[in-house]
Amino acid sequence: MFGLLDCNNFYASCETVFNPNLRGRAVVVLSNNDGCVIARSYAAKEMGIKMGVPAFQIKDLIDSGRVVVRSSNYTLYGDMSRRVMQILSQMVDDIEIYSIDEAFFVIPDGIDYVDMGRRIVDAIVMATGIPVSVGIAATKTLAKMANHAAKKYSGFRHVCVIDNDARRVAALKLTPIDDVWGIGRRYASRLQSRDVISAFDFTQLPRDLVRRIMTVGGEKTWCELKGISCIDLEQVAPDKQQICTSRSFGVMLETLDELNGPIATFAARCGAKLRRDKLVAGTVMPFLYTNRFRPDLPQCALHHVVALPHATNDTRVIVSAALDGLKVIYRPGFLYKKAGVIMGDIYPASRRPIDLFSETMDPSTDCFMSAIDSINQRFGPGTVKSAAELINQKWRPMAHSRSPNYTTDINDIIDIWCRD
DNA sequence: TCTGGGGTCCTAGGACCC
DNA sequence: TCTGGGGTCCTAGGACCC
Repeated sequence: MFGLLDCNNFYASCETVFNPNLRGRAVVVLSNNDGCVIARSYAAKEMGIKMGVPAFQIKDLIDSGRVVVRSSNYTLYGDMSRRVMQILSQMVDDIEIYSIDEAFFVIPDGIDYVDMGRRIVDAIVMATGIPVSVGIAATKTLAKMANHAAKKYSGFRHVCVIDNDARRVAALKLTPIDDVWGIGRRYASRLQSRDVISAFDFTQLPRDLVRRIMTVGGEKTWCELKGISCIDLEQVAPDKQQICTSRSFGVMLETLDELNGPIATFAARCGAKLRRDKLVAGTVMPFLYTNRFRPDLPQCALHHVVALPHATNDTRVIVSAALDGLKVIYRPGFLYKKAGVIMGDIYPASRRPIDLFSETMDPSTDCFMSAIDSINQRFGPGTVKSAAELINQKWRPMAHSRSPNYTTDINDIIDIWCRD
């Protein structure tokens, strides 16, 4: 049987753990640049605040104090996630960390599933303060559905098990088609136009029709909902095929000179990510977007792939190539709102392809970059950086209400006040 | 005035190979 | 009037996930 652990309102819950006065209040966490809502506490959901709404649309609620707002703090959430996953991995044998707040796991057939789920929920709340829910079923897609139900219906007390056909059918009938894992907005509306309203309706379609309109992915979902498992647990994350760093700017940028700083910064960040994962990349692609929410302004989307002289994770090579690419794509006369860098043609560093005709790799490169990584790890990100990253700073995204890094920075450690 | 970031997979079609 | 068969690789576009 598959289990799915999912943290409830994860980012909002992380904020609440360290600010108990937020308990029961409407809390929302905003995306980068304080753009839109990406997490909501229960009270915020009850107020009708939808996922993804732009922050300015709920400005009145925030200004009046009815909603507490936080900028996102991925350092904090990442560390809390690590703690949650650690507790879970101590309690089950096989675990797949699926996202920052979710993990699949396998539990042996025949045990008391509800009891097992309950013990996991209790242990994680006890150790981290993060509320979680568990769904258990014969396939990953059904476990997802069970988890959904565990959150939606308080009677389950955060643990829902689908372990027989009657329960499976009941769950399918209660689940709207657009709540099924693997069926997004596009497919949902196409299915709805064929009178497929619930997950159960979907399972009644002929298999070859599903295959035709939704290709193999849809067919897998169809099988999984019928209880036939075809999506396995992935305990080892496959190597990444691309690594991307991108941001919306706090202000719009116009000149090539202004764009050098952010592109260099994103390229350097990509280099650090490659080294963290022990990977090298063969291509670097800078890209630029204008502001798509300002149709009154001229629009463009530009990108260019630069082949690196050899596959590398050396920030100096990557930054320089990214800035070369930027020169190629840059067009004057536009106001740019977002940019990024995507690394492609990625290999494990241990299998780095060597160019037959170029010089062999300079062995000092690895030492140099790991020295920089150690310094930045010890004294904080950005302690040592390339000069190009400093060219201008006005693009920096906004983050007006970021919480301290309570669990990862000794300077931010929480104060505890004792009343007399 | 203000609207996120980082990924994956599948398919069709074209270029190219022998 | 007549013009093969079998295959790979790459890219763009569309779908999905959190």
